[in-house]
Amino acid sequence: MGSVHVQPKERSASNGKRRDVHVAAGAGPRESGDKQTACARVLAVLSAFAATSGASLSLTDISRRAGLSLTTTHRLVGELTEWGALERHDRQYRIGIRVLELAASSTRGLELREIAMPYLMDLHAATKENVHLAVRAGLEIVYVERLHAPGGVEILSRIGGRWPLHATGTGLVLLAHAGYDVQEQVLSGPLQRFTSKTICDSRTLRQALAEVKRTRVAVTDGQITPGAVAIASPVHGADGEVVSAVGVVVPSNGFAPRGTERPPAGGWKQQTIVPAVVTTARRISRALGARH
Amino acid sequence: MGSVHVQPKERSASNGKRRDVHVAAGAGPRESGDKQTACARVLAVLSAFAATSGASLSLTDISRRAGLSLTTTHRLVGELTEWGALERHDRQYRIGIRVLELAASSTRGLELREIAMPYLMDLHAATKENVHLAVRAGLEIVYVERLHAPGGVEILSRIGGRWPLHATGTGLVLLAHAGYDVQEQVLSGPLQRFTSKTICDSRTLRQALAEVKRTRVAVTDGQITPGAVAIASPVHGADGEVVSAVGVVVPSNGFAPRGTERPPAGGWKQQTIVPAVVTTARRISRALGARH
DNA sequence: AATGACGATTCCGCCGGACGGAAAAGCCCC
DNA sequence: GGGGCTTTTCCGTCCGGCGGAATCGTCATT
Repeated sequence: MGSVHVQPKERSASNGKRRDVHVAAGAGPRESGDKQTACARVLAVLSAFAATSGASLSLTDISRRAGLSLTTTHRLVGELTEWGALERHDRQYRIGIRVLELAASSTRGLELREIAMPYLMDLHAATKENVHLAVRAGLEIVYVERLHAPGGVEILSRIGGRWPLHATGTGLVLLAHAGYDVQEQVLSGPLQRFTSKTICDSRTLRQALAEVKRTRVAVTDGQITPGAVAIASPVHGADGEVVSAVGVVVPSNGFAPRGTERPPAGGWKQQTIVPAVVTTARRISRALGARH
Repeated sequence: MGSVHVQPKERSASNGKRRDVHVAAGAGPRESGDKQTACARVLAVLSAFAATSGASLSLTDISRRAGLSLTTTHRLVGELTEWGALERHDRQYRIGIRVLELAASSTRGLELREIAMPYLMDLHAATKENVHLAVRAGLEIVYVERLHAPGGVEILSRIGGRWPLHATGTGLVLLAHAGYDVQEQVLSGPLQRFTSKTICDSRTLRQALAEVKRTRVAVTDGQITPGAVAIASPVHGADGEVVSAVGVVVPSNGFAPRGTERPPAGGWKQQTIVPAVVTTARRISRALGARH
């Protein structure tokens, strides 16, 4: 980095050779709470990869994104690579498969996925639509599994991807069964709008949540993608708590994407998909040990 | 530092208690390469979870497994939990879903899986057998995906799980297409035996590898589990390199587990499954951008 | 070939944060 | 209530992490 180079940003202003100045940088895209602890630096390196999907960064890229000096980055990346958290190809670094190994022992992640998979595949085979399995992480959902339907709508979802609770089918389900404090946090905060149909009013959202909790199924229309209907249902763990949600996303015209039969009265999705989703959720719950 | 502070000699001499004493101790259960760097300690904490599948540890458990003092563990676990790498429930810690988020941007991990998934599901639907997608990590394979067949054999495999190259179908494929040095390392090292049929002779293994490379398919019998035949084929990336392997495991009697038709002459698996696996591998290669 | 720009790597001295021990605070079971 | 165990906090020491600067390697331009 430029020794004499004058950075346009105020960053180098003082050049007080404190070893902490590097943090501020440009108010990084996400991580703002860097406490300059050694552990935080390691995590900052990993965060550099989480930020992007493209996931192939040079050492300098990592250094910039993590807000660390090149020297520090060099050393940390070296250690992480040796351990297997990163992989090096030429001059590009990527997340290593050892991370997958770790993720595999995540109870709410791949372990849950493992158990749910057969039922998700059945649901996918029956509907030919995008099938989702999601858990809640704070005020967002995280997709644990997604079975993609070639002709279906919305390829926005992605394993490990995060979305707001109020705008997704699975999110509504998880929010409806979440604790009071979680609901209040979402209801009191700003509700991001994606389409004209997105529920951004706390009153409406509150009603929707009550309805979802009562009927044990969420059916929403065009909350994120116009013309896409989301249908979701809760999955219970062994202790009865809602641990996850299963959902599908179908075109709102009610037809299956790969033209099958014509929809019956009331719409194909209403007649078939809703019960299918509910049944799938129940089967997974049972497989998890829920007494039902 | 106490520049002016004059340390009484005997003091520093007597207590030679360098802060590293804890490491060596009793030749820790696993990790021996701890270099007592801060980064290594963070990774040691994570390794504590990778060691077990059960994946639910108390603070003291983590401390023991990682070979760190309780104080250090307490602080690191706190930071990791705040970041999302760990999740706390009551007094038990688990791997957090943020790790899944990281793993999702692993090119050789979930990204590969994402692309391959439709073809794997087709193969699974056609064969009703255990379907595997694996990559090579050093001298082992790591399963990136596994579609489980309820009636099938071998539930030993597991996403993120590791197995030797010489004893698995996908491993043979990956080894056959690996570099010379990798092959020599395996051939010169001890070859772990699982069954009486496991190839543990370097001569035989060398021949098998040549055959696999020539035919572009591996068919092995009872290498790990008696009565289980593994069939695997290589997947090529955009640059033509072998990046992965697809495989299925079927009972050696040649019947599909869920009694379908009787096997044709030569065995059902030979007639149907081998071409199916090869075709699947080719389709995935094409989806990855292999010109072929 | 010389030059310049950029990234990766190594070296080095300083110092502040990480470390372990000790003690306190919970927690549970007998 | 006491004893054993785990978790949490406090604190002084000190050593390993830190950034800067220098070096090496690799391209692209002239």
